[in-house]
Amino acid sequence: MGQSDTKEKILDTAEKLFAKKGFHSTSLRLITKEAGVNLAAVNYHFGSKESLLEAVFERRLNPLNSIRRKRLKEIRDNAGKTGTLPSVEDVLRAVIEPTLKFKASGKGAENFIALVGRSMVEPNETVLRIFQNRIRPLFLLCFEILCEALPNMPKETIFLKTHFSVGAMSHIMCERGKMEVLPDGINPVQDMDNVIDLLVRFVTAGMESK
Amino acid sequence: MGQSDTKEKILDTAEKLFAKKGFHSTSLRLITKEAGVNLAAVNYHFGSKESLLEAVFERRLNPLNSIRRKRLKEIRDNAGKTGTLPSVEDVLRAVIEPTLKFKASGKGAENFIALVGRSMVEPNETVLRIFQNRIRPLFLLCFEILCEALPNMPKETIFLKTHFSVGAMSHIMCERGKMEVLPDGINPVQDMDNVIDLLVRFVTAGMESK
DNA sequence: CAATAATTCAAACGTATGTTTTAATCATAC
DNA sequence: GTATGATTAAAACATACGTTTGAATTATTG
Repeated sequence: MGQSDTKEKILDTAEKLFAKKGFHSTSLRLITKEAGVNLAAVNYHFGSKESLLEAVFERRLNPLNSIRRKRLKEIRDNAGKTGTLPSVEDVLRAVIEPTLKFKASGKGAENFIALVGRSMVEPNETVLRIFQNRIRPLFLLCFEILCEALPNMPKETIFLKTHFSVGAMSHIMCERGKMEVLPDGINPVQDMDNVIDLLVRFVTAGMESK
Repeated sequence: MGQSDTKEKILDTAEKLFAKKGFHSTSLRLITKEAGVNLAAVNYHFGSKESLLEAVFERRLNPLNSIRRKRLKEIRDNAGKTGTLPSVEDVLRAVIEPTLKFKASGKGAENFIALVGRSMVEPNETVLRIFQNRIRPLFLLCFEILCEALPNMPKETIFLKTHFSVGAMSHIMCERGKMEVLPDGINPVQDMDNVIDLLVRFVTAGMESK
């Protein structure tokens, strides 16, 4: 262990529990017990519970946002070079695909995606502020390019529809799309590529609808 | 006051605060203080904080669910009588319209709709269980009729898309679609009828998409 | 090896929570 | 008007929380 794996153990466990139970309902005692570290370690390494949450976001959201921003800018640049409008589907896929594929990117990433989905509708002001500060720039960039892709649609309409899309995506991200049982032998398990394609086509059709 | 308006005052205040801050983050002391009643009144009238939440749901969700169920059944009956397929847009509108119009139905209803939207993605197991027990039958009914409306689409696909639609609707219901500021003079305030129409057309286009 | 810094640990602190208790107050019926 | 039941009130209860403390331990450095 280079320095100490205590910080990593705390981050992994906090990520999992915040995603599963929410920020407020997850105590530091539960996190540290499950991580096998001392209670005081959180305040020693991170300063506070709030700062721990920030660190959880920081660790994964920075790389993920880089990918999404890069793909969005590529689309915009490409449209600029060819003198064509960006494709609505390309824009939406540039956000959705890396986000949902991130789930399969490594241990714990799945927990993180659920946490992000949950944070999008989080009532707690602390969580909301921390999260929105890190996500708003990307949301606005996406919104701007959608406006370029749909020059004849009122921006207020595009704004609302972007939020519809965010809602659809975040709902799937939290995996609350279960509602437990399904009747007559429906198998809700679908591979992620299928879910991604369905979601992209769903929000694209919605975004382009009259 | 026929019996006592203490119960009503508690219900109104709890509804507002649960919607704004979440279940776990809202203390009985805050509720009772803001309602102007004694702390012990909650446990006297409702038994526990959990039962208070159930009562908050009970009071408004029963009438709302009746309306939505009635409209859904009318659509199914009508299709049966005329020998035609139900219209996807009609089905989705039957759920969305009463829900969002409910906001303007009376004082406090707005808070309730935000609470419902939030509860759909609530991490807390208590809240989730209480809420899902009251909403699942309607979800399944809606899903069934959508399957009738789209006989050639795989049910797994319809199931996923129904959840996309729930996500889009709940995200708007929580009014988290703000993200605070918007650039270059976008006015996010739109009248509810406009939002309803946009959302219905959005999810209809998504639901019918290939 | 000695000394200094970083980390871990058990314990306690202060505060906030949901709930319960017990007495006081109010409304109602005889 | 008095007795009975429903409601309110203040206080205390037990528990859980985030945080802090100070000593013990471990790692690093000269």
